[in-house]
Amino acid sequence: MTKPKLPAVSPSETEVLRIVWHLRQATVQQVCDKLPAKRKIAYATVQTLLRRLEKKGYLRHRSKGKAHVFSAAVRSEDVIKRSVGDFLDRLFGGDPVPLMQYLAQHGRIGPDDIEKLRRLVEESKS
Amino acid sequence: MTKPKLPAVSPSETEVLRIVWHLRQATVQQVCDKLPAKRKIAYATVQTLLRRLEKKGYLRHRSKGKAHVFSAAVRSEDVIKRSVGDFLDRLFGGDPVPLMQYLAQHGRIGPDDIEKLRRLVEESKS
DNA sequence: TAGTATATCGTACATTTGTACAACTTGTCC
DNA sequence: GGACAAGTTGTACAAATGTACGATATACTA
Repeated sequence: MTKPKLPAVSPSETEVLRIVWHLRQATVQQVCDKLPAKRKIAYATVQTLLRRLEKKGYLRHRSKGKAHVFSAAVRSEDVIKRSVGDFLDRLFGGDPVPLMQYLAQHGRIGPDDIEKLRRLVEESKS
Repeated sequence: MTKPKLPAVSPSETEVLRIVWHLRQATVQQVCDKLPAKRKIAYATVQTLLRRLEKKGYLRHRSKGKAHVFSAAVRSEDVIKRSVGDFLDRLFGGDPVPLMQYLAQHGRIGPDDIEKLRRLVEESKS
């Protein structure tokens, strides 16, 4: 089992990739519509990012009418795993605790969220 | 009060920046030594990254003997805030909860850590 | 003080990334 | 079937990024 080792996903690519995951499948247009209003980015640019993601192996597409409908070609968990891992390494030397602490303090995290986390930790401690 | 709006820190730059924070101050050599063994990267490259970080305004240096000793020029919290914020936006649409859940399940997080987080949330709920 | 080890500085350069236009294609509507 | 709108494709290109060499400066040592 040789791991495929896909090329890295760039920040902007990650952005559109997430939207495709979210919509489960999407055309260029739909991705554009879902982009946060603040993030002004041309149709053609989104198109390029989707094209690159497909070339890199993260997306596939089928044609519907004259448009392409993109959908995931790999499990999002795998991409998230890599991304979070890299991020953690670079900014926190790989230790997840400081990041969680940061999020607990600055993210909009409530006691109920913590409770949920507690349960998750319990379970994964099998 | 116009915020300075420093230029972005690239991934590799973040890596060495973190090491400088960690050592509080460091020469190129010391940063090289602290780099994870896996991360094979030439002295000259580290040097360039430190130089760029200084040019960008994140580091300053003083000379000690013939070497430069680099140290932080801005609060690390500010850099972390931006980095985490951007990362969260791109990969999770800005919602910290999924990231925390991911970390709780895949990070080496224990019940004691959760307890600490619970307390942090309590406090910041002032 | 001349040699040596160690630094920095200037510079370079291939890739990747972000961004996008112009041209061509393909459904669709009258 | 011809025009129009919406898409895709090919291509481009500046800036950022990762990586590093060669030349020069500087401190120490014999």
